[in-house]
Amino acid sequence: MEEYLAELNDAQRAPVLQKDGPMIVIAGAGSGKTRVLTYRIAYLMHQGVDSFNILSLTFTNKAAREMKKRISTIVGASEAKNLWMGTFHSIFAKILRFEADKLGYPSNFTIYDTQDSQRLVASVIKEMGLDKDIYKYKQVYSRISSYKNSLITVKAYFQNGELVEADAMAKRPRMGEIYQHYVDRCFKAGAMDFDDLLLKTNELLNRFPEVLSKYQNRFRYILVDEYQDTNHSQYLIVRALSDKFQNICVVGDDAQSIYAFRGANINNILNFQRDYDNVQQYRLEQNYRSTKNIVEAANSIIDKNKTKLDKVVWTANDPGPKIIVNRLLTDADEGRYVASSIFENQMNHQLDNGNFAILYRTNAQSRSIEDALRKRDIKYRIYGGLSFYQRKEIKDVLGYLRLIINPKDEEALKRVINYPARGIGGTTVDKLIVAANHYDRSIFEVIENLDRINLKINSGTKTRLENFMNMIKSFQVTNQTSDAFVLSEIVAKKTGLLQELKKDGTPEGIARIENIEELLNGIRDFVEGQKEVVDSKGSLAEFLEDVALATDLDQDTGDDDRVALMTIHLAKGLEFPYVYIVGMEEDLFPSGMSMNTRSELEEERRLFYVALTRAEKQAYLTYTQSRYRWGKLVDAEPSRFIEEIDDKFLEYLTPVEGYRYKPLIDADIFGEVDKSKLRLKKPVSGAPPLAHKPNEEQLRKLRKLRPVSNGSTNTDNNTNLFDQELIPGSVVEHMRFGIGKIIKIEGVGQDKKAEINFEKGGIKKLLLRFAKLKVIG
DNA sequence: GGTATCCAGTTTTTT
DNA sequence: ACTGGATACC
Repeated sequence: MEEYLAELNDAQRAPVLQKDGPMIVIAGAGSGKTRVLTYRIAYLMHQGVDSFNILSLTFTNKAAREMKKRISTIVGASEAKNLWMGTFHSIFAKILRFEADKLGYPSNFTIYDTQDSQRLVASVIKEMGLDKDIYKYKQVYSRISSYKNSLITVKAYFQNGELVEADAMAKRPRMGEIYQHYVDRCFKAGAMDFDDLLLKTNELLNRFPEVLSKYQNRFRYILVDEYQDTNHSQYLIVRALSDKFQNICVVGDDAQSIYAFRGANINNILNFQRDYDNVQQYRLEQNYRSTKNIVEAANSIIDKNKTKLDKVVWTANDPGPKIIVNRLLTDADEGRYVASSIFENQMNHQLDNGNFAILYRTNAQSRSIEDALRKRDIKYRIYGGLSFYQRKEIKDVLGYLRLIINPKDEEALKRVINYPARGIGGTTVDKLIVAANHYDRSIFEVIENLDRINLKINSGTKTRLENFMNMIKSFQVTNQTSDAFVLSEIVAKKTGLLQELKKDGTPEGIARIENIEELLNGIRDFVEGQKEVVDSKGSLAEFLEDVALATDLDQDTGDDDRVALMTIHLAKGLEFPYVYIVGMEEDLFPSGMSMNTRSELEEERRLFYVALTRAEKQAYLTYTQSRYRWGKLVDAEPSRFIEEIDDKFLEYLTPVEGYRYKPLIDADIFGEVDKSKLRLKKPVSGAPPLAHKPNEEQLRKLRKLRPVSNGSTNTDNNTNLFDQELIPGSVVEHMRFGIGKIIKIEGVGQDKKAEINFEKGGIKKLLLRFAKLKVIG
């Protein structure tokens, strides 16, 4: 242990050595805060604290897993096993399942994702006969979400004149009723939404002193990571649990608070000292991650913010190269530049893909980058966006599985009751819902009791409903005896889901089937993996919980060596030697929706700070003059954030227009550019973009660096055949359809399709992105 | 009740 | 540019 302590600097060691009492660690970017947390936990255990008594709340499950692994190497795996470590949502979901009966929930309650919640809100609005243009379901849902995060229950809402008034003023006088109905329906469906996991935990701890006391005694030592991103609801949970022993250690960085939009309250960290007595404060200010240039440039940005704690991040690292700023004509050019720059860095420094990250403000920006990377044959992985588990076909399978576990799950039922089509249409479902509301039961219970209820449903439909119910019930029986994998396979077949997709035969349909197969593989892996975990049966219920609370970063990436593409939000906590921040444009970053108030703009600025401080060695900023948005080409202006960085940290590859936010095109139109207004740098030095194709030698070198990997995950695009010269006349072999001849090729990039005449299967149109074709002649 | 076609919102970020 | 929902027609 002493050895490990010696690895820390003085500032890091101090919070590790303080065993008891409340403490806050203000940790600048790259200052080794994860290290402090890990070692602190290890040291607590070393001092005799039972691992069972430690609760550690992290931002992602992946962070928790990694931390746990690290701790295992220090104190031993068996010791580390009992640590309670995970996200707020996953830890308290576990506790809520255990205590569910106290709150009137079944322990197998469903966790509604955002889509489920929004659909429910939409149907409530519809049932109430309200105007959907005034009551937009997304807005209504986000109102409800923010009430919940502020612990405003329906009752509290109606008692709060201001809120009621505000909604009335916004022409939504029936907001409270919608809220009421939404909450009732969730309850009746045995479902909690994301916010409920926190809200109900608060309710549990408030209403049942003996439960509170139990968990206070269990969690004698509490650690919270990324404290700046906690919302009010989370804050109260932490306060309640730590109240007895006051052994609370929070770690965070106010400069990296980027989740105010979902209710995070930066005051939680700013006011921590007021919340507990004798708070010890520690600061980690030495950055070990980045070059001096990057650290100081980042500091110069965050200086522009007014709301912040005093802190000076510094580094002893080398100055390093300047931050490279480049202006491109379009988003396609931007992608090409980034791809060629990555390629060049790989050539010059013998680096593999894992050294690079491309960060953007919005998911939609990934497209042009992807195209360019694919053309260069650079392997990448996209994090976030439409995740695997949100795809329709996956949600369909999960819908059935959810219904097996919790037949009251209304959203799951509505999703699958008529998919694949089995003659139970909207009218029937509406009748069922009305009856369910009337009898205060779930829809499934209504179906179970059709005979006893007087519903105007014809006998044919009735039979179909009964068939559906019996199918679900038979699955439930299977679930008693089979593991999750076997059951899921049966479900995929017996429900006709696979058949439905096979029938459709389009490339998209085939891709969907492959996705379902991938899901089944995932379930099998899960079942196998869980067999080694104590008190886990690899049950379906456990799998569903995992899925519901998985974050995009949690997905197992394997050991693939790929360039990372993600939003800046997702990049928090990660680091990469080379970071490209793209789309540095007004209205995009800062986002046009966040420029209205000072605090919104400051959050955008912190977001930029986070982005820049991900880089270890070299950062690139790119922007374009025009970019496709909403399918249209629109003009763009450079982001104010570029201007905010002191010039001495930057190297412009292109001349900069002198006017603030004025497009360069103006100057071109008038012929002459006013040279005095240009911050003209030396003509493109060092790193000219590769406008030409790599030569043979470079290619050989690159291939050597990046051995062909076989681990294809299906969120990835198979780059194998994409740009290959498939021409009409080529003879190819397909896994399923056998041998065929290409008739014609159409589309470009992702959408490139081939029409193929198969000897056995006849003429098929296949999306090359998915079709695994082998060229044989 | 099923299907084809039109329409609106989407691109701010996520557990 | 793309999706999911609503409408009209079968």
